[in-house]
Amino acid sequence: MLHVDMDQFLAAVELLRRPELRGMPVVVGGRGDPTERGVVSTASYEAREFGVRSGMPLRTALKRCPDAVFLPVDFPVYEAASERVMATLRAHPGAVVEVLGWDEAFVGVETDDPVATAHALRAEVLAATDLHCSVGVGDTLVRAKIATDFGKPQGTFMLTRDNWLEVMGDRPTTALWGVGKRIAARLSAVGIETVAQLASAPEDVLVGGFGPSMGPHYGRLGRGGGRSTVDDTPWVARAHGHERTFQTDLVDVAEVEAAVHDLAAAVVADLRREGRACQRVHLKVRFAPFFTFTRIRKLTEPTYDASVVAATALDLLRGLDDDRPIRLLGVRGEMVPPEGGY
DNA sequence: TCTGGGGTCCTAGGACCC
DNA sequence: TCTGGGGTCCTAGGACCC
Repeated sequence: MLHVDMDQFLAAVELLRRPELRGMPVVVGGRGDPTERGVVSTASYEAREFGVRSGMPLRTALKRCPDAVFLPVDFPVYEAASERVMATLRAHPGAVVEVLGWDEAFVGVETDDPVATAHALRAEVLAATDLHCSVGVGDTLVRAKIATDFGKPQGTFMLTRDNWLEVMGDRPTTALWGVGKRIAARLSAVGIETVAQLASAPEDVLVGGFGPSMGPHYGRLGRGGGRSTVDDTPWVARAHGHERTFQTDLVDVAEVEAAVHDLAAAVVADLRREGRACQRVHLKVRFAPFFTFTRIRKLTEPTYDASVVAATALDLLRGLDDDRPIRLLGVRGEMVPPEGGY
């Protein structure tokens, strides 16, 4: 199967409508003001040369690259571009497309020459959207997904059972899709530093450290194993949420209540669009300095009433009994599962 | 350096039931 | 004294991804 990932997607879409910025360092994130609280969504390759990365605070990006052009995130435009990309992939004969996010998808297709198919897909996407992508070829989802990184930018790379350990064996476990800093540290604590070590780690060590489900899962990941078929079943959301980071921390009770009401109203609007009522309310609060709480409450009956959602969230907030300034508030509504479950 | 906003899935532990 | 066994539901929180 193949994994298609757009190159510097948000920045590339912005460059389509601002060609005069081509060749300059461009950073897309937040409201486009690098002195505000916010993070980098995508940096152009020129900006990456200055050390600017996704997820980095905008203020840090500004320090690293003072001459960068900072642009606000414009969701509808990226959504439209994403749909053009996905439609192009689906139009490829025989393609089964599993969308992973705005800018990436797995594509399953029967072919004797997957690399040629990868080149064809890249050309089709470029022709239809003026956007470049990279493609990974693999015999499992994990291998295809990781292969794409080696193809970037504008390239193709193949990762299979045959070259997996040769390419990945000496790399740190964080090179794997699904292993972050924390899991890597726990693996390190039992002497596992590299992909090859994880691949050959005794089952009982992994089960002992990570449980009967996740332990074997990490072992399989180390070997590049896992699912090998693309599933194009449409994705059904479990929940919708909204959160907001305040430019200055909230101390005023009325302001907090107003913010929770706004967030609850946005959540309920999403649920109405979905036609599925809210059955559980999640509250997320970050107090300065950087301590996040989440609280969950099941409602006695499902609701579309924003004031019920807001009142529940506020009750959860009061239950924390903490009057420190609030940096972030989030309200999430978990929906009643669809008929027949997920 | 000092943190977005949208999500998903897994685990642990307590309450409760038979 | 010193403690079954199985199950479900619920909440809190960890970890990861784009």
